[in-house]
Amino acid sequence: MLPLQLNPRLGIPIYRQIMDAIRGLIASEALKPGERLPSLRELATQLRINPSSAVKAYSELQHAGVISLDHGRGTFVSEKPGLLAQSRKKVLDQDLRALLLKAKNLGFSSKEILRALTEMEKE
Amino acid sequence: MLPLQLNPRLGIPIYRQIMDAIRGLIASEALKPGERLPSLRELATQLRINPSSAVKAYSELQHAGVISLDHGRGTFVSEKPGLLAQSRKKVLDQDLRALLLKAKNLGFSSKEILRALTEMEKE
Amino acid sequence: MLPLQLNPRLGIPIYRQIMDAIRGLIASEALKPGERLPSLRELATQLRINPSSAVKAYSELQHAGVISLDHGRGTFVSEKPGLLAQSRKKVLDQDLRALLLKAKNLGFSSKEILRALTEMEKE
Amino acid sequence: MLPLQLNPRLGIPIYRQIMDAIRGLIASEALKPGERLPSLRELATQLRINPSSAVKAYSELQHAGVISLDHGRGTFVSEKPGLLAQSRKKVLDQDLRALLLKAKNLGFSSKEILRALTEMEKE
DNA sequence: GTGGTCTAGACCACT
DNA sequence: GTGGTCTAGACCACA
Repeated sequence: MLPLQLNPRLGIPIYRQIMDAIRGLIASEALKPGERLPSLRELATQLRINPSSAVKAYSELQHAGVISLDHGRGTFVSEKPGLLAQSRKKVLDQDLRALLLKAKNLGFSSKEILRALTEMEKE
Repeated sequence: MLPLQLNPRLGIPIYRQIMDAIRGLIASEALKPGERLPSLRELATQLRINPSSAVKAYSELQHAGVISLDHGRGTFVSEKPGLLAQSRKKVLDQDLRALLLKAKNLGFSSKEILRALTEMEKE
Repeated sequence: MLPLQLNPRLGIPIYRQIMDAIRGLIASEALKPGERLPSLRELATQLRINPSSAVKAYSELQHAGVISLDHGRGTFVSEKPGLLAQSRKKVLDQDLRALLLKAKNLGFSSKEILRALTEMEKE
Repeated sequence: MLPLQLNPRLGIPIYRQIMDAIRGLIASEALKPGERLPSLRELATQLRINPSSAVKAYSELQHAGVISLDHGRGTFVSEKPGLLAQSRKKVLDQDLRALLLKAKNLGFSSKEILRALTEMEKE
């Protein structure tokens, strides 16, 4: 059973939250290359989500090369940890860039953004 | 003519990009309380968008208390700068919160996030 | 100079507020049959409103038979006080009916409406 | 299927009629907290209106905290009945205030208004 | 001229 | 299936 918590209210799509968490678990080596992931049905039941969301999450992770779906056998962590590190950083950078752009459109200075972020982490 | 550019590729709804930009212009005092904004038709023409999208952007800003729509007269920056500060901070905080959650799901530590952010700003 | 106050914020169109007030002034005999009303230009200047609003108000009152516009001479209170009493009551009744309908759609009982109204008048 | 009828002649926007009716249904407990509302398409089909009008009605109710729209899942009555009571009262009060102002401009006394209202309800 | 509402319909994102 | 965004355009109400 994956240590995976979802927050349906935050406006982040369920399937993305799953993707992020699985990437995180692999990065922290809670999930290791070659290890088997829960079946789509298990995942959906465990998280009480719509199976389609599980399907979408796995499918996107597969496209990103993070996991591989073996029809009839199961789902496994991909053997390419290097790729993962790259993709994980890419995801973060892309999000950061989007945030910065938006914050600057809103008229916030770099300092203000940093300050807000550090304060938020104290909570 | 408002200094306002849209980026249709970013996946951010047009009306939100407009909202952010206007909030930013007010925050930077390029638009001052009581000042008149472009009419819905002007805005739509200028940005080459459908009038409905302009309506949506203005209407949401009105809900947020940032501007006021006067039927038959025009659209004006609200006289209450406090409300703007509030709504602007809310937007930033919400985005930051979403980013933090995602980053932590991805297994990034607070330090890593801050470092990535500060490096990105040097560019 | 007419004792006439407008409230542009209440959501009631300016021209209607003018219409109501003039009907009221006639009903209370502050304006008498045959008496001359301010010119459109005077009215607009005095109330600091757009001339179109004044035009619209007078024009609607003329259609209702309350006043008469004599081209080149001026605007005068109509000679038919009976008609006024009727139209005045009609306007109120129509508004009351609309209010009742809406309030009942909202699920308010007659008692609740009456109570809210009496409380509001104490203010 | 919601017991919901529209009156296109009344001059009240369709989306507001929908809002009022839904607030009323919740207030009368015909709709309970957490209960699912018809989908936007269902509502539009049922009332023979354009989907956009349905979207507007639901979206405004969401802003008022009365319902919540869950992307991909459906629309649900908000769990916070307090907010409904608040928003419902606000709507009534605003309408009453407008009516009172108008009636007083027309020269009606409080007594006259109350009398007209009570008589109308006897019908 | 201004804002406000509405239709008819498309396409996208999420579950 | 669900909600969310957008286009193209019409018509109305208000100043």
